[in-house]
Amino acid sequence: MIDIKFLRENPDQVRLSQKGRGEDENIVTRAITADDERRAAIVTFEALRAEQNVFSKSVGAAKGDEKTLLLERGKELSAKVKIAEAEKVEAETKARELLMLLSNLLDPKAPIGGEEDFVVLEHIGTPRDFKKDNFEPKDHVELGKLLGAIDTERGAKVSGARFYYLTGVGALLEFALVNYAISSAVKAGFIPVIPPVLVKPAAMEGTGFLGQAAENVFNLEKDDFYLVGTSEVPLAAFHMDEILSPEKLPLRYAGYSTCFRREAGTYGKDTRGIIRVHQFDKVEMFTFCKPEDAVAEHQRLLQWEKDFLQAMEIPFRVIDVASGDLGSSATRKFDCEAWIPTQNAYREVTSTSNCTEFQARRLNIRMKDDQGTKPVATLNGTLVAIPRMIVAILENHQNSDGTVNVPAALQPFLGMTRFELV
RNA sequence: GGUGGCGUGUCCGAGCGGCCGAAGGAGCGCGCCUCGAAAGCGCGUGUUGGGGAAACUCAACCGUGGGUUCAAAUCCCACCGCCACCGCCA
Repeated sequence: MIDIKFLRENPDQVRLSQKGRGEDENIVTRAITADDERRAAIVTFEALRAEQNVFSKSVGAAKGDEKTLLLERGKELSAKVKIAEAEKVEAETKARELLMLLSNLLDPKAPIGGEEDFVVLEHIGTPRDFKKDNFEPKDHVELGKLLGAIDTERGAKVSGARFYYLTGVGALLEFALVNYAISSAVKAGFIPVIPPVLVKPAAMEGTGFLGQAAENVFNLEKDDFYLVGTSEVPLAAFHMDEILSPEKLPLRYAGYSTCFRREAGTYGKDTRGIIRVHQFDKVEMFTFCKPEDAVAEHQRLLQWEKDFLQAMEIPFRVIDVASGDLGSSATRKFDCEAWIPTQNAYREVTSTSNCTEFQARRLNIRMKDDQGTKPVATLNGTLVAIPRMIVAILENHQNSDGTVNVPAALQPFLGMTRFELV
């Protein structure tokens, strides 16, 4: 949610931002009108209510016939107040609904355009030349089979398309990745967290996932729960309705959880393997900080993501995601894309977003300083999303016989230097 | 799942139809006292929203949502959460 005062004073800036995202600009005018109506309704209601408060006091003192008379008038007033209050509530609800429809203000530095209009910020590492190694790389599905690490066929049998089993070294690799991620996060000062993955609507809505992203969220209607698509949701909502002390900021959490995604509208896309799946585990970084520190914190999160990929010895590039491809909460987003040899392409493996005060305003997370109480900034970033990292490791570190070398950083966590054929 | 109890400000805790935004205490801030501190004394100390240039003022908030009433922290209903005990399951 953006600041209503900012919206009133800078409607054109908000229109420009909506346009840059390819979203409806007309909401701006509608939201401002609704806000005017809201304030008018408040004035009407409060005037009546004040009158009633004064009046009610005089009733208590009165006696006999006089009192009977006053009670009659009181009833009339009471009815008026009731109507005015209902109108006020309606106006407030409408104003809030419209305000909630607006996405976060774009960072002026974010490239404008659609999915393809990202800007490459840097390349780290060089894609391996398999011609020089004299063999054709196998894809992760084939390698996963040879190593007894990934079983997509049985995943489909039991749960359907986009489900899989991690078995043997595949399962061990997940544990190693998670342990490495969590231990480096703890070293960096993060508080490790295992959050709930079923959340109430308020958490989902507050994080901004019930807008355009709603179709990708699993909903348990019968019990009014949502399955989180990322631990960003329970981590953001962790401090919902709280006032944080500024001395404690930045607060950094590293959440490990399963993530569930419907992947609606992706039929036929990435159907092979485990690039795009309905369920996976992920270690996510999440920061609450002062708004003025958010840009620097975003760079820090990006750096931790880069450190992780470098430790995995994966060639990758960093892109500045274009406006049309940002989530509604993000003002700016950087993706790290790993080189996937058999696709001859860079594919997103991690991603970090600066949500400024947008989520905090929706979730009512504030800080208190001498200026008063105001919303904090929130940021998130992937440390490791398991399936895609497994894909990147298997494909990039494979040998001609199908065995796979374990990156040095993971060896202590795995107790082996190579994945052997089964 | 059953029974009983509870949910009030930063915290503890009183209030159980109007005089209650709410006693008292703790904490915190400022001042006095002191060489300095502690103790003591005095004053102050919530959030949100509206109006106003401001001083200030009005409204709402006692778990949440409804209801009764001229008037609700206080009465009624539902829900949520916490605690205790019993039953069942892991």
